[in-house]
Amino acid sequence: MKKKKIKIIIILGQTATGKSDLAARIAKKLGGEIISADSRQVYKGFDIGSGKITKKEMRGVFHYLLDVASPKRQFSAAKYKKLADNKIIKIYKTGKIPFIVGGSGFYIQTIVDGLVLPKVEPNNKLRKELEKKSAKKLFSMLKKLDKNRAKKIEKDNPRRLIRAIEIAKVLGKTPKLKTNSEYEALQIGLKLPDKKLKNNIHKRLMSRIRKGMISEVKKLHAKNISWKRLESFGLEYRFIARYLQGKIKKKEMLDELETEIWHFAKRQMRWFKRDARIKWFNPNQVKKIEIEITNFLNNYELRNAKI
RNA sequence: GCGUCGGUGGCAGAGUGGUCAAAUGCAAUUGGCUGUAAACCAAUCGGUCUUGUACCUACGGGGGUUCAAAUCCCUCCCGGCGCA
Repeated sequence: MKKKKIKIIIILGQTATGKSDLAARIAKKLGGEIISADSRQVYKGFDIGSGKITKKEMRGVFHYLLDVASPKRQFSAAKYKKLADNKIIKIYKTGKIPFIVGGSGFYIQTIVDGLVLPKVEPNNKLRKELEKKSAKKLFSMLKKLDKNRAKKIEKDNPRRLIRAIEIAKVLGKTPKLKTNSEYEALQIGLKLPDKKLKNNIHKRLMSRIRKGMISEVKKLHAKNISWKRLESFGLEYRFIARYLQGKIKKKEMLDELETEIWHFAKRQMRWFKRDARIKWFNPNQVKKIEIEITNFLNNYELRNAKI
């Protein structure tokens, strides 16, 4: 009694490879709806800086999981998974094809592999206390609480150590990582040569500045989001916040941000590389990608598509 | 022209006789990730190989002192500043 799994299409890739545009086009053509997989676009008010797709760019295709969280609150991969699962079912029930589109590898993995993360809510009081301690100390604490977890964890990474301790305090020990995928996923990766990607990153940064990215950050701060909080989001929000505080000059901000975005793009690629199931294409191979997708869907779910 | 300070690895910048292939930061490269993932953490980073308390080449060029020089001396080249 094997239950038939829902088919989903994943479109992923580094920043500035043109995922959103390509996904909107193909989804429109094949009768799909899009669920964003972007850890920053979930936040309200994070528009230009996060590269959020505009109404016009959506081409009439429904987009989910944009603007679903307040930047004042902590979002997480677990929350993402819950929301995305709901949307996938919803889309499926209306006879459309769910497309997951984005560059947040961990978020995507929670869906593709059905990661079952330990159900332990963040404990801010505990975290604050633990943050004062050195990694060494945290590690020895964890060793006492959960020996097995301590064996595998990065012992220099306070953030991981704190979460592990948090879990151990509630559950006693970290459960074995479970994967329980409810979907059959096709993962399409978009890839550009480094030189081209670097160029895209530069051009896009300049155009975002022109579109008012700096005043976007100013506005967010005016709405009581602290500089510290803004910096914690990384990249554009981090560097522009630093600039607005007068910590760095504009030129430094732009230069450092650009290399930082490049670093990020490489980190994304290193993450994706580990997953051999991803099928890579150049973003201009639209036809090929479409064929890949229609083959995968086997025309079964395409009853609503207008091809 | 005289005086003076300086020229160090891709860049910035320590070091001022041995423990220096040279601190540190940046960049570069590689990697990790069990509810912050654009976050967070790590490794490598002159060359060679038999991977070592190994060898070679290196702190502007050349020469010298010394058992030993990035470090001291002479000289040349280049730059900043001051005086002419």
